[in-house]
Amino acid sequence: MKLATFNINGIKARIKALGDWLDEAQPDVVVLQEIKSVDEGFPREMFEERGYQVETHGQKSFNGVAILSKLPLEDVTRGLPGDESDEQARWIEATVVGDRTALRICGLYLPNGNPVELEADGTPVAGGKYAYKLAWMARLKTRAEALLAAEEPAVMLGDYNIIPQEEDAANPEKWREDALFRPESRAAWRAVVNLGFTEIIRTRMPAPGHYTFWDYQAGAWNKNDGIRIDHMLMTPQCADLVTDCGIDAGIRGREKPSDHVPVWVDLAL
DNA sequence: ATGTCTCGAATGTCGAGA
Repeated sequence: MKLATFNINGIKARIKALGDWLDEAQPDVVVLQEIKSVDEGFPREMFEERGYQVETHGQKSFNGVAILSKLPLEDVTRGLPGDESDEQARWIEATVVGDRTALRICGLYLPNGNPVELEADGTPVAGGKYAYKLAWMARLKTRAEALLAAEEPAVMLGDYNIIPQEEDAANPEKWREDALFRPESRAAWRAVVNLGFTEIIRTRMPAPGHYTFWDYQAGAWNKNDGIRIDHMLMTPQCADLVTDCGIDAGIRGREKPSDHVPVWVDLAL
Protein backbone atom coordinates (compact mmCIF):
# COMPACT_ATOMS: atom_id res chain seq x y z
CA MET A 1 0.00 0.00 0.00
CA LYS A 2 1.45 3.34 -1.06
CA LEU A 3 0.57 6.27 1.21
CA ALA A 4 1.49 9.88 0.43
CA THR A 5 1.12 13.41 1.76
CA PHE A 6 0.96 16.44 -0.51
CA ASN A 7 0.33 20.12 0.26
CA ILE A 8 -1.21 21.19 -3.05
CA ASN A 9 -1.65 24.94 -2.31
CA GLY A 10 -5.13 25.24 -3.80
CA ILE A 11 -7.07 22.42 -5.49
CA LYS A 12 -8.44 24.56 -8.31
CA ALA A 13 -4.97 25.69 -9.35
CA ARG A 14 -3.55 22.17 -9.05
CA ILE A 15 -6.01 20.03 -11.00
CA LYS A 16 -3.55 19.33 -13.83
CA ALA A 17 -0.41 18.89 -11.72
CA LEU A 18 -2.16 16.74 -9.13
CA GLY A 19 -3.90 14.56 -11.72
CA ASP A 20 -0.63 13.94 -13.55
CA TRP A 21 1.17 12.99 -10.35
CA LEU A 22 -1.62 10.61 -9.26
CA ASP A 23 -1.48 8.86 -12.64
CA GLU A 24 2.29 8.44 -12.43
CA ALA A 25 2.85 7.74 -8.75
CA GLN A 26 -0.27 5.58 -8.33
CA PRO A 27 -0.64 6.09 -4.58
CA ASP A 28 -3.36 4.09 -2.84
CA VAL A 29 -4.00 6.69 -0.16
CA VAL A 30 -3.16 10.42 -0.22
CA VAL A 31 -3.66 13.12 2.39
CA LEU A 32 -3.91 16.60 0.92
CA GLN A 33 -3.36 19.95 2.64
CA GLU A 34 -4.30 23.51 1.69
CA ILE A 35 -7.14 22.47 -0.58
CA LYS A 36 -8.42 26.06 -0.09
CA SER A 37 -11.94 24.95 -0.93
CA VAL A 38 -15.23 24.30 0.78
CA ASP A 39 -16.41 20.69 0.67
CA GLU A 40 -19.07 21.48 -1.94
CA GLY A 41 -16.50 23.08 -4.26
CA PHE A 42 -14.02 20.20 -4.18
CA PRO A 43 -13.70 18.47 -7.60
CA ARG A 44 -14.32 14.99 -6.23
CA GLU A 45 -15.23 13.56 -9.64
CA MET A 46 -11.65 13.70 -10.95
CA PHE A 47 -10.60 11.49 -8.04
CA GLU A 48 -13.60 9.18 -8.07
CA GLU A 49 -12.92 8.55 -11.78
CA ARG A 50 -9.50 7.30 -10.73
CA GLY A 51 -10.99 4.96 -8.14
CA TYR A 52 -10.55 7.02 -4.99
CA GLN A 53 -12.97 7.51 -2.16
CA VAL A 54 -12.89 11.22 -1.25
CA GLU A 55 -13.24 12.66 2.25
CA THR A 56 -12.77 16.40 2.71
CA HIS A 57 -12.61 18.84 5.59
CA GLY A 58 -12.62 22.18 3.82
CA GLN A 59 -13.15 25.85 4.50
CA LYS A 60 -13.44 28.95 2.36
CA SER A 61 -10.22 30.42 0.92
CA PHE A 62 -7.72 28.99 3.37
CA ASN A 63 -6.45 25.73 4.86
CA GLY A 64 -8.54 22.61 4.25
CA VAL A 65 -7.47 18.95 4.27
CA ALA A 66 -8.64 15.81 2.49
CA ILE A 67 -8.09 12.06 2.20
CA LEU A 68 -8.18 10.16 -1.09
CA SER A 69 -8.25 6.36 -0.80
CA LYS A 70 -8.55 3.38 -3.12
CA LEU A 71 -8.96 1.20 -0.02
CA PRO A 72 -12.08 1.31 2.14
CA LEU A 73 -12.20 4.08 4.76
CA GLU A 74 -13.96 3.77 8.10
CA ASP A 75 -14.61 6.05 11.06
CA VAL A 76 -13.81 9.37 9.37
CA THR A 77 -13.51 12.26 11.83
CA ARG A 78 -12.82 15.94 11.19
CA GLY A 79 -11.03 18.49 13.35
CA LEU A 80 -8.27 18.17 15.96
CA PRO A 81 -9.78 17.60 19.40
CA GLY A 82 -9.10 19.96 22.28
CA ASP A 83 -10.61 23.30 21.25
CA GLU A 84 -14.23 23.49 20.17
CA SER A 85 -13.77 27.16 19.22
CA ASP A 86 -11.07 26.38 16.60
CA GLU A 87 -12.72 26.84 13.20
CA GLN A 88 -9.66 26.25 11.03
CA ALA A 89 -9.83 23.06 8.92
CA ARG A 90 -6.47 21.43 9.60
CA TRP A 91 -7.09 17.82 10.67
CA ILE A 92 -8.87 14.75 9.28
CA GLU A 93 -8.68 11.12 10.40
CA ALA A 94 -9.80 7.82 8.94
CA THR A 95 -9.08 4.13 9.27
CA VAL A 96 -7.78 2.44 6.11
CA VAL A 97 -8.77 -1.21 5.96
CA GLY A 98 -6.05 -3.40 4.46
CA ASP A 99 -5.98 -7.15 3.80
CA ARG A 100 -3.92 -7.95 6.89
CA THR A 101 -4.41 -5.00 9.21
CA ALA A 102 -6.07 -1.63 9.56
CA LEU A 103 -4.19 1.68 9.74
CA ARG A 104 -5.37 4.86 11.43
CA ILE A 105 -4.40 7.86 9.28
CA CYS A 106 -4.32 11.44 10.55
CA GLY A 107 -3.85 14.05 7.83
CA LEU A 108 -2.73 17.42 9.21
CA TYR A 109 -1.91 20.96 8.22
CA LEU A 110 -0.08 22.46 11.17
CA PRO A 111 -0.34 26.26 11.55
CA ASN A 112 2.48 28.27 9.97
CA GLY A 113 2.83 30.56 13.01
CA ASN A 114 4.26 33.64 11.32
CA PRO A 115 4.59 36.43 12.17
CA VAL A 116 6.24 35.54 15.48
CA GLU A 117 5.05 37.97 18.16
CA LEU A 118 6.59 37.69 21.61
CA GLU A 119 6.11 39.56 24.88
CA ALA A 120 9.14 41.14 26.54
CA ASP A 121 9.60 37.96 28.60
CA GLY A 122 9.62 35.81 25.49
CA THR A 123 6.16 34.29 25.79
CA PRO A 124 4.07 34.33 22.61
CA VAL A 125 1.52 37.16 22.41
CA ALA A 126 -1.90 35.76 23.32
CA GLY A 127 -4.21 35.64 20.32
CA GLY A 128 -1.28 35.86 17.89
CA LYS A 129 -0.41 33.37 15.20
CA TYR A 130 2.62 32.00 16.99
CA ALA A 131 0.60 31.35 20.14
CA TYR A 132 -1.99 29.57 17.99
CA LYS A 133 0.68 27.36 16.45
CA LEU A 134 2.09 26.31 19.82
CA ALA A 135 -1.36 25.74 21.32
CA TRP A 136 -2.29 23.60 18.30
CA MET A 137 0.88 21.56 18.82
CA ALA A 138 -0.07 20.96 22.45
CA ARG A 139 -3.41 19.54 21.24
CA LEU A 140 -1.51 17.46 18.68
CA LYS A 141 0.57 15.97 21.49
CA THR A 142 -2.55 14.95 23.38
CA ARG A 143 -3.96 13.17 20.33
CA ALA A 144 -0.54 11.59 19.69
CA GLU A 145 -0.43 10.15 23.21
CA ALA A 146 -3.79 8.47 22.66
CA LEU A 147 -2.65 6.97 19.35
CA LEU A 148 0.45 5.49 20.99
CA ALA A 149 -1.55 4.12 23.90
CA ALA A 150 -3.75 2.18 21.49
CA GLU A 151 -0.66 0.16 20.41
CA GLU A 152 -1.98 -0.15 16.87
CA PRO A 153 -0.71 0.96 13.44
CA ALA A 154 -1.25 4.71 13.12
CA VAL A 155 0.41 7.57 11.28
CA MET A 156 0.16 11.35 11.54
CA LEU A 157 1.30 12.88 8.26
CA GLY A 158 1.12 16.17 6.51
CA ASP A 159 2.54 19.69 6.39
CA TYR A 160 3.95 20.19 9.87
CA ASN A 161 5.42 23.63 9.09
CA ILE A 162 8.40 22.56 11.20
CA ILE A 163 12.06 22.38 10.16
CA PRO A 164 13.20 19.83 12.75
CA GLN A 165 16.99 20.22 12.49
CA GLU A 166 19.60 22.32 10.71
CA GLU A 167 20.23 19.66 8.08
CA ASP A 168 16.58 20.01 7.03
CA ALA A 169 17.25 23.46 5.53
CA ALA A 170 19.66 24.48 2.79
CA ASN A 171 20.22 27.79 4.60
CA PRO A 172 19.25 27.34 8.24
CA GLU A 173 20.50 30.80 9.24
CA LYS A 174 17.79 32.61 7.35
CA TRP A 175 15.11 30.55 9.17
CA ARG A 176 16.55 31.12 12.65
CA GLU A 177 13.82 33.55 13.82
CA ASP A 178 11.04 32.04 11.71
CA ALA A 179 8.10 30.22 13.29
CA LEU A 180 9.10 27.10 11.32
CA PHE A 181 12.50 26.86 13.01
CA ARG A 182 12.40 28.80 16.29
CA PRO A 183 13.41 26.85 19.43
CA GLU A 184 9.85 26.80 20.83
CA SER A 185 8.53 25.22 17.63
CA ARG A 186 11.25 22.61 17.46
CA ALA A 187 10.86 21.77 21.15
CA ALA A 188 7.12 21.23 20.63
CA TRP A 189 7.92 18.95 17.70
CA ARG A 190 10.40 16.92 19.75
CA ALA A 191 7.88 16.64 22.56
CA VAL A 192 5.62 14.77 20.14
CA VAL A 193 8.27 12.70 18.35
CA ASN A 194 9.94 11.66 21.59
CA LEU A 195 6.74 10.15 22.91
CA GLY A 196 7.83 7.19 20.79
CA PHE A 197 7.08 7.93 17.14
CA THR A 198 9.26 7.03 14.19
CA GLU A 199 9.91 9.96 11.87
CA ILE A 200 10.15 7.73 8.86
CA ILE A 201 11.97 9.94 6.36
CA ARG A 202 14.65 10.86 8.94
CA THR A 203 15.03 7.19 9.84
CA ARG A 204 15.33 5.82 6.32
CA MET A 205 16.90 8.82 4.53
CA PRO A 206 19.23 10.24 7.20
CA ALA A 207 21.48 12.24 4.87
CA PRO A 208 20.99 16.03 4.78
CA GLY A 209 19.54 17.79 1.76
CA HIS A 210 16.15 16.07 1.42
CA TYR A 211 13.65 18.91 1.06
CA THR A 212 9.88 19.02 0.54
CA PHE A 213 9.28 22.78 0.07
CA TRP A 214 10.87 25.47 -2.06
CA ASP A 215 9.45 29.00 -1.88
CA TYR A 216 8.04 30.46 -5.08
CA GLN A 217 10.16 33.56 -4.47
CA ALA A 218 13.76 34.33 -5.27
CA GLY A 219 14.40 31.29 -7.47
CA ALA A 220 14.44 28.96 -4.48
CA TRP A 221 13.89 25.82 -6.59
CA ASN A 222 16.64 26.66 -9.09
CA LYS A 223 19.06 27.30 -6.21
CA ASN A 224 17.80 24.23 -4.31
CA ASP A 225 17.12 26.56 -1.39
CA GLY A 226 14.65 24.15 0.21
CA ILE A 227 13.40 23.01 3.58
CA ARG A 228 11.95 19.72 4.85
CA ILE A 229 8.63 20.47 6.57
CA ASP A 230 6.31 17.66 5.38
CA HIS A 231 6.65 14.69 7.71
CA MET A 232 5.25 11.31 8.72
CA LEU A 233 5.19 10.26 12.38
CA MET A 234 4.42 6.58 12.91
CA THR A 235 3.54 4.44 15.89
CA PRO A 236 5.89 1.44 16.28
CA GLN A 237 3.18 -0.84 14.90
CA CYS A 238 3.03 1.27 11.74
CA ALA A 239 6.80 1.72 11.35
CA ASP A 240 7.13 -2.08 11.36
CA LEU A 241 5.12 -2.19 8.12
CA VAL A 242 7.32 0.18 6.08
CA THR A 243 9.13 -1.28 3.07
CA ASP A 244 10.15 1.89 1.19
CA CYS A 245 9.78 5.67 1.18
CA GLY A 246 10.69 8.70 -0.88
CA ILE A 247 10.17 12.34 -1.84
CA ASP A 248 8.93 13.16 -5.36
CA ALA A 249 11.01 16.34 -5.57
CA GLY A 250 11.14 16.42 -9.36
CA ILE A 251 7.58 17.63 -9.82
CA ARG A 252 8.55 20.97 -8.23
CA GLY A 253 10.19 21.81 -11.57
CA ARG A 254 7.03 21.32 -13.66
CA GLU A 255 4.42 23.78 -14.95
CA LYS A 256 2.27 25.41 -12.27
CA PRO A 257 3.66 23.38 -9.38
CA SER A 258 2.71 23.56 -5.73
CA ASP A 259 5.48 24.96 -3.55
CA HIS A 260 5.47 21.58 -1.74
CA VAL A 261 6.16 18.12 -3.21
CA PRO A 262 4.73 14.70 -2.25
CA VAL A 263 6.30 12.51 0.41
CA TRP A 264 5.37 8.81 0.20
CA VAL A 265 5.83 5.48 1.91
CA ASP A 266 5.16 1.85 0.97
CA LEU A 267 3.50 -0.24 3.68
CA ALA A 268 2.93 -4.00 3.94
CA LEU A 269 -0.66 -3.46 4.98
C1' DA B 1 19.47 43.49 -5.17
C1' DT B 2 15.42 41.65 -6.90
C1' DG B 3 12.57 37.98 -7.55
C1' DT B 4 5.82 34.43 -6.21
C1' DC B 5 1.50 32.31 -5.98
C1' DT B 6 -3.51 31.52 -4.49
C1' DC B 7 -8.00 32.98 -3.22
C1' DG B 8 -11.87 36.00 -3.03
C1' DA B 9 -14.15 40.32 -3.20
C1' DA B 10 -14.71 43.61 -6.15
C1' DT B 11 -14.19 44.46 -10.47
C1' DG B 12 -10.30 44.53 -14.62
C1' DT B 13 -6.70 45.33 -8.79
C1' DC B 14 -5.72 44.50 -4.18
C1' DG B 15 -5.08 42.51 0.59
C1' DA B 16 -4.24 38.47 3.26
C1' DG B 17 -1.81 34.35 3.92
C1' DA B 18 1.96 31.60 3.10
